[in-house]
Amino acid sequence: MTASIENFIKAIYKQGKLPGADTRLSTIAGLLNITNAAATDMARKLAVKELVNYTKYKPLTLTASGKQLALNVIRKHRLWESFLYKTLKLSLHEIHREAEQLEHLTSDFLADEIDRYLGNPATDPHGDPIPALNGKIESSVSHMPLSEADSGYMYEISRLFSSDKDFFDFCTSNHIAIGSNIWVEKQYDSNKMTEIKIDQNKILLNEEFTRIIYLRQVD
Amino acid sequence: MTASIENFIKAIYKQGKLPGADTRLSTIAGLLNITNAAATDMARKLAVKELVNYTKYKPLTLTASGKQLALNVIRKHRLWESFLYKTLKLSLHEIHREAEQLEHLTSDFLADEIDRYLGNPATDPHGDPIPALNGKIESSVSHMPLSEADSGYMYEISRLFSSDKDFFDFCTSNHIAIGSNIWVEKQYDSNKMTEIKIDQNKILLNEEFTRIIYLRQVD
DNA sequence: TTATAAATTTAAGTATGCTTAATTATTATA
DNA sequence: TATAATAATTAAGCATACTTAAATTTATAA
Repeated sequence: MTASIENFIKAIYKQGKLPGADTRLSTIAGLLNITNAAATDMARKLAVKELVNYTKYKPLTLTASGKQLALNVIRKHRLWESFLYKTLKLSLHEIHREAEQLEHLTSDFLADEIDRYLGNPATDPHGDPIPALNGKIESSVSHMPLSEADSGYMYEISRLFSSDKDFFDFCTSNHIAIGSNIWVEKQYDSNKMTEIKIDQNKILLNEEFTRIIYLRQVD
Repeated sequence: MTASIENFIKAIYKQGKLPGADTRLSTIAGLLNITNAAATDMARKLAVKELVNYTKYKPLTLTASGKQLALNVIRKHRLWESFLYKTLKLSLHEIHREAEQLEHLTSDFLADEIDRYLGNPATDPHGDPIPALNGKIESSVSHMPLSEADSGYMYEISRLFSSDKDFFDFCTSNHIAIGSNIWVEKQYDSNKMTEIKIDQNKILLNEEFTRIIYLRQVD
């Protein structure tokens, strides 16, 4: 499997998991920065390999083995993130950027060794679940996006679901990190903003951020 | 730079360092398992990029920037070997195999971070010198291949210059490792074999091995 | 429902990195 | 020094992963 194929499959998988679940060809092409024509080519090629279900003009979906491949690549990505975070103490943005490359040239053997070294972690430093070898992935039942949290409660940050440098920079400078406690002050229904208190500071977050910060209820 | 280009440049560099220094096109092609035709193509292409000096029918040599590129890839390779050896405790063969892949997708940033983590090591676990960022590489003046060692002296093993699994398996089962002390019992000039004593065991080595085991004299 | 906009596909073309087969140049040797 | 063996090159072709441009299909909205 080439990096192009792995990224194509991964994009379909990730997109399919999102609320909107928009896996139209042009959306995938857009994510990968290739033309629709190139995406059509790739979709047809991967249909032959039985990794993608492809029907002309229809959204793309993965076959069972396509999904398995996606999970394997995501597993390697998140293991690398965890490994580089623990050993080299790189930032959340840096580990993502490097793992994005390394995931494609990592043998199953090496992934297992990293997994063993880390003690089979359930999540990576962003709080994203690490798929197991058999493709099982924790669904993390008990957490929700900040946008859906109730005001007047204390929560623990359990996931920062992003790969955007600006977002991570914002998190760093505002002490928003996995494991930190935050108080949800108020949900503004009209403009979808959320007011939180963290380390005595009040912060007003817009929906773009409250939908990618995940929380677990405390006590 | 693609992996193909990096491996091509690396092969010329490594071959040029060897005693025979045979950098003929067919030799490079053979090392990379590609046809002479493919190597000719690549040589011409890299000449345009000013990485390789290419004159028809002449041995291949590297330009200054070609050499710089080779050293950068070798640096990444040896840093990865050192890193995986230290953290994951992989074998000499395993670290080579994995580094062979990872070297091509490693940013300069990540290489520096690994270097920093390891404390700027001078050599990798095989005893091979790690090129510095500026391309400087330790020439390790004070060591020599076992084939050239004098009998009747004690030496310390300083380098195992190979990437062959069988060789490393042999080393492991005979306690031949970097830092071990060996006694050179006798050099057989006729058949180029060498008799050594290590951990009370006498071993007779043929030239294939004595030319890749390097030694440093002990007091 | 029909025009129009948006999405998708098809067709033709490009660069990379290979292949095989045929040709040409170099080298070694008798 | 001619010749045979070896090495290298050229030519033609292939798969991958893209591109642009044109044609077609599907969705949307008047």
